[in-house]
Amino acid sequence: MALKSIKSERRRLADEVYDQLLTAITEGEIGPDDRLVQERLAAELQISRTPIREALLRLEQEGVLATSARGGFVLYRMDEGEVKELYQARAAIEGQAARILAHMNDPQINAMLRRTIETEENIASPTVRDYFEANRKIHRRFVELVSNRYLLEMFDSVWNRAVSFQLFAAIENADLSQSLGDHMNLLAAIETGDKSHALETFTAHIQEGFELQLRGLAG
Amino acid sequence: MALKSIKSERRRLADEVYDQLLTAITEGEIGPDDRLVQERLAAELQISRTPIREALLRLEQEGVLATSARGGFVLYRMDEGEVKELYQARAAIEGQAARILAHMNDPQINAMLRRTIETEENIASPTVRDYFEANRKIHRRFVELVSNRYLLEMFDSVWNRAVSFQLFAAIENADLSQSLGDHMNLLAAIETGDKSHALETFTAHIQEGFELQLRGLAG
DNA sequence: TTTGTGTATTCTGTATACAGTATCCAAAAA
DNA sequence: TTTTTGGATACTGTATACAGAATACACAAA
Repeated sequence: MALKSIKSERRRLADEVYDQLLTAITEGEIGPDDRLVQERLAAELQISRTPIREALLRLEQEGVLATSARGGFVLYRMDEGEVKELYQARAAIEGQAARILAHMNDPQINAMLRRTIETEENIASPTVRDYFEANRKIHRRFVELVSNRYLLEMFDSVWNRAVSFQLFAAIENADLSQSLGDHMNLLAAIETGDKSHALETFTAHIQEGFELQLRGLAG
Repeated sequence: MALKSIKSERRRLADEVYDQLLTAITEGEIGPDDRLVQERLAAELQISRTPIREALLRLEQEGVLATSARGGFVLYRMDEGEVKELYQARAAIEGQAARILAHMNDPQINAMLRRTIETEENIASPTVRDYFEANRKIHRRFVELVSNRYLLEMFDSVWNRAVSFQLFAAIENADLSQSLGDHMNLLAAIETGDKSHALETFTAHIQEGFELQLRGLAG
């Protein structure tokens, strides 16, 4: 008989806290004016400060939180220069992912991508947050299917930094049909099998997003 | 009068421990057979387990250490598939860096790059470790000069994972003059100002490194 | 020998205690 | 009023204590 191993992974309280905080930030329950204090959180979650501290420090290291002058942590705020840098980092990762996907040019994988785009774009009346999440899922799918854990890790790292602003979704009133077309174009670029072309297409797409973002900030 | 702010940054014991561990790994003082145990380290450094634990967990999260079945942490060992993925991640970051540098095509920056290459390649009788460090410094310089903190952070993250193996330096008997020429070629690619060409040149350089690496592992 | 089982040991995860430091506040001085 | 200054307060960083879990070990049984 061959039983499956039970202990999938030792789950610590700190991991639980980390996840809870991150989803709370994603869902907007923790906003820019909230201050996260170790003792308060410990009291609220009925556990000691130790795991809380661990989770907070991790989020700080990942650039999601920053220490407040008055003590405790707050959401990290980026200036315009940093936003640009973050978009460049996105381009590095997703561009390379596209390059590899084009090189593989696997019909099965491409079909999966098409399905994901169709599914995720199919939202009834999306809020900015809905759009951010759908967009994230689509872009993440591209990277997932490369099967490179480091690229995926860096992807998540970049997007988590943006989660509190819904940074990559400043498209408030752009219509989704436009967006759908864009994402299908990305897929089409991969399907040509031309590595360089795929990379350039992704880079351009992300660059466009950045410019949209800037105009959104200005207007 | 305007005095400079003193508190550059609050330095915690955990940061100190983190740095010490990382250099110890870099310099080969901590090898693949060493087990790092919280209590032992605490006794050795004469501090409590708390900051030790913090540093160890951070190194684990960054992929430098892994938990041992017998308790404690050991150097993380990569399999061949992971090595390939790491090289792809490198290509993503350094390729994009090259792209941006080519786009800027700034004579001053290019001069700085040339100077770094000449300085670092000028080692008398390099060991593998010396070569690894020189190579790292050169490649890091390219990314530094892009002035993008996220790219630089990801660069460090990738290279730190490799530090315990001197992964990117499996060139034991390749001669340095060859290497010097290679790095100068990278610079030349940037100086053409052709973004796509610069990226492809870097990608190819890294790909070559990977193949050299594989042959090194096999032989 | 090999195999199994109970016990000791080791090490971690979490809770708690304590001291230091930075901010805030309120009362005294200008 | 405005400014200064002493102290209360709030929070953190580090140390320590404790319980639980996993591994290693030793001894008994086959």
